[in-house]
Amino acid sequence: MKEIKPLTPEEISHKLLEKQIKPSVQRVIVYGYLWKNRTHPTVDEIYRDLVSLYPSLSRTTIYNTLKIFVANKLIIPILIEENEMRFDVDCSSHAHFKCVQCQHVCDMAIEPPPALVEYQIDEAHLYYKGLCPCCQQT
Amino acid sequence: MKEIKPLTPEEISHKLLEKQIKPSVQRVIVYGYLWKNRTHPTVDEIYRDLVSLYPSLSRTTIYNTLKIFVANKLIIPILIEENEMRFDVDCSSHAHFKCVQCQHVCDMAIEPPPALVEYQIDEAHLYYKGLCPCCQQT
DNA sequence: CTTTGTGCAAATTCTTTGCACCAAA
DNA sequence: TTTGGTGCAAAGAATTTGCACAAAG
Repeated sequence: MKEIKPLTPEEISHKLLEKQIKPSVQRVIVYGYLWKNRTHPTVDEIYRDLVSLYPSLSRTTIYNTLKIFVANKLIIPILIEENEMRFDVDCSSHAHFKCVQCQHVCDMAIEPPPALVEYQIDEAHLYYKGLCPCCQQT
Repeated sequence: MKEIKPLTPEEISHKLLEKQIKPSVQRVIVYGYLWKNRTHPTVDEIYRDLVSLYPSLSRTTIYNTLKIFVANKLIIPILIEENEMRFDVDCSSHAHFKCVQCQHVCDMAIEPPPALVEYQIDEAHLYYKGLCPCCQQT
């Protein structure tokens, strides 16, 4: 797992302001969480982890915040499993893999191939499911 | 749009029996519907279209049937949009595109690239979103 | 008979909405 | 003040579950 340099609240505020998003306390907290936790968490995981640190935080705010971040392309929504939206702070072009055994979702350095030229593409998502190297040793 | 030869109930029954699925009336109807309607319908579209022909049909049966078909790889689930599971009777390796304007989902003849060799891949899904050729003329 | 499938209604889960309150400019 | 953000509770939508009845062998 590659080391990620944590961002200061000021650095996060700057990132949000670049996208015309007002850097409220809650938004900075959520972005900082996603920056540190590259495990592609679900809404519920984000909420449960953060509400233990900031008890007044509400699910609604998490939903609102994630929606704004996605709309402004600060994060990418990952829809690899039904009823389980996940989020990735890494917006570079890459694929996602979910292990059917350990359930982990990981990044994979593979770019989606170009689409047919007559289509104007805004987003491309490439998902794999199967067994990760660890879970193959059974 | 390419012409699809309709299947007889006997042909459908044979396909189901190959996968050890008992060909009940409802299952044959659902498979026949998906065979003919290559528009990647949602559960609700399938239900609404079929219940008008077979009024006693229930949503539960649609859910049960689709789940069995997916588990036996008779159809592919398409999760290109949140809260909107769609189904494709064409199980060959190809991509899906959803137009953000007209909302249609169409097939695209592009294969997902091979994943990293140390992963054992069971499924690969390649999704694009953007504007289809028709909707670009605005 | 016995097993399996179907269909209704209720329950569950995830997400959105309405609204009052709060905070910052 | 005025605008926009937050958080609660209720509403909404999609799917699953429990259970009784029906169908097929």
